Amino acid sequence: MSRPDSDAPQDVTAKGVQRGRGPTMGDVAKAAGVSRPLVSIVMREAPGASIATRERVLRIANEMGYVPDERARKLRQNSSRLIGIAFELQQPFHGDVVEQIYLAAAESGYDVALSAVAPTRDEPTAVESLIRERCEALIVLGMKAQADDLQRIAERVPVVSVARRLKAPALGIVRGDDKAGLRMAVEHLASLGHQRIAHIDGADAPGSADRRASYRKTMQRLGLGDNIDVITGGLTEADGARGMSELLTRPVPPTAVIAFNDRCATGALDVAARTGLRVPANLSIMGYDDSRLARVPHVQMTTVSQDARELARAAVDLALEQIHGQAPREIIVQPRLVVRETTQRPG
Amino acid sequence: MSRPDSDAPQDVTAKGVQRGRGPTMGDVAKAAGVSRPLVSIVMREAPGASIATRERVLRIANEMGYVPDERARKLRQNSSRLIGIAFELQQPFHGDVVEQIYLAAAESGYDVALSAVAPTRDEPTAVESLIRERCEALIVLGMKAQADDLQRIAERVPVVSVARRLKAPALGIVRGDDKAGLRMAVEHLASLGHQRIAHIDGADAPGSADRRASYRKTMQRLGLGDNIDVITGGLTEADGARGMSELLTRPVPPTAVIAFNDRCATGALDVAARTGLRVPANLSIMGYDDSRLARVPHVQMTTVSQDARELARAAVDLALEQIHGQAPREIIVQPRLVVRETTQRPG
DNA sequence: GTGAAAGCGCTAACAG
DNA sequence: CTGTTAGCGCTTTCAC
Repeated sequence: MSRPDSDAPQDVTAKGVQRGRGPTMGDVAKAAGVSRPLVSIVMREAPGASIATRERVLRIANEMGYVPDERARKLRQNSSRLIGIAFELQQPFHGDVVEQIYLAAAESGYDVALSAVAPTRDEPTAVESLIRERCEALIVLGMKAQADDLQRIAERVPVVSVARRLKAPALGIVRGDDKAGLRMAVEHLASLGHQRIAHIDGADAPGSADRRASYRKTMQRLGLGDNIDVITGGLTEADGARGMSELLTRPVPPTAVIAFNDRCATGALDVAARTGLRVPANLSIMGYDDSRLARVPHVQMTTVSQDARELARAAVDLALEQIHGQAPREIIVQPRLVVRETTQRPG
Repeated sequence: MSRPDSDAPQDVTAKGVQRGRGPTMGDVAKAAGVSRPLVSIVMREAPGASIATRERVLRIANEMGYVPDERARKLRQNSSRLIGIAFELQQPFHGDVVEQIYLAAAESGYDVALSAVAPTRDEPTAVESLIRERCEALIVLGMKAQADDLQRIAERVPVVSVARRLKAPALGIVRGDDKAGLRMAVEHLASLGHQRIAHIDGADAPGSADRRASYRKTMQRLGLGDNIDVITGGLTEADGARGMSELLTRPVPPTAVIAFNDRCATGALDVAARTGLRVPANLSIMGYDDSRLARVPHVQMTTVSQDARELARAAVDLALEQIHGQAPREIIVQPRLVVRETTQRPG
């Protein structure tokens, strides 16, 4: 601002419109010599204006740099056409799902409001802010909150829980079939010839109990019951690293490991590499989620895919259903085995 | 909804308030037998109501489950007290900064609106949506957009760019001192006794040119000019992996590597481990950012810290300054060397 | 095809 | 301390 550079040709500020306080719909109407509602019709691309008017108004609006006020618009319409998402800032898989929700929501003409959960920002805070913005429905990703809390919120606004198994009849639920997923993982490794297959679990994370149980059951069924080995893990790289370290102290270490998720598997991979184990030559490792982490070119992790797009679409569908008054229901998305390069037959 | 379970004791719906269409301020006023503004005063904790009234109104509002409509409130106040953030969903460091911005903004009484940038959601879209919500200022994290584009936006609303070096007088700029950061990194490794120090750069990413130049200059100054080795990298694990692979094909490979950021370093670490190189025994590796990635317990990466809290606070400060009409300026945050466990003297 | 009037939920200014 | 009046920027009737 040292010099008044660029006195732009279109000197709209002459109209009394200043930086920070942008032009309003009334300003555009006045400048175009029409009424406010007419401008509204044009901006919404609603029927009721001649092509000529439409073009002229649009041109003038553009010149003035008019941008409609989304808040005022949503306030006036009795529906906000807004879906709120509570997600974790540091969970790559959440990022994948959020991206897909943007897409799915847009297709249905809905906007999205984001509210982050992080160490210094807890779930109630995140959800509360979405309610204050009058979202018509909430999609919560992998929250740790008690089912009771979510139930209470669901009395006020439709809630869809994603990637979390819980018994909450008032909630829409979208989740992967955890039992099927772990079954596929074990079967994949067994079919390669592995027998000592260990599982680093997700501790008390959503879905962990199911996956643990399915791991045990499948091992039994395949006659590998004696090799069952479950280690307490978690959702992060650190948990995976800890679990892997522990597994390596076994008298007879496993030849294959199924981690709770991709982050956890990443930690396990890391420990393996540092210990001098070649993956997959000496040790096979599997993740879960098929997040961006698994697709990193150099990693190319074999994993169980919870298709983010499918989960997102299901979540948005459930949200819309509930908005339209239908009863909440549960959608179980089938996982898919994605074989990449961290598994092979035991050396 | 198979069964009409839980006909909750507090049957507020009798008041005509239904699911989805929550109670309004008028409803609360009527129920409490006071006027609407009085309720407003109570909810905002503004002066002008007796303690007794305050308590009664608050109790009734709670019973009815009243939550103020943030949109209506912001619309009425001529200031929205809203700061918009455009960030990348898959960049862990952005997550760190966003979390800290929430904190810093809250201290100044500001709310935060998030808008994600992702492969399927470009920067103009993200920024546009923030403008429609009438944010009073925008904070954009590491955007690739042309300075021109941001300049144009800045004519409309104050913009603060974080972690990106560009010449744009109309923008507030917050960035780490990239030259100082890379100088510290080289000096650290040199002081440990390393001579063959390579740099996997950030290609055309913001800050990359400065870091590259500083790497070269510092190497020269320390008499290591003949060992200068810059590889084109990037922001992701894949870029780091590629760079590391290439470095390992050198006739005489480096004993230490400085990656452009922590993600990039993670890819490099991974390749090193798979190749059987022990870090830091056989090879030292440094990251940049001190994101959560570097702090993962098992990784414990030596890195150059761009303190997320400091960056966030600076960004919010600049945003507030510009909102209050001050001219945009630049804040350069000094980086800090964080020595952890991926560097040691060469074996 | 266009304009006038009313109101979304809330807060700011004043009057009592 | 409390109530009335007005209006934020937009959309929705409903006349013309």
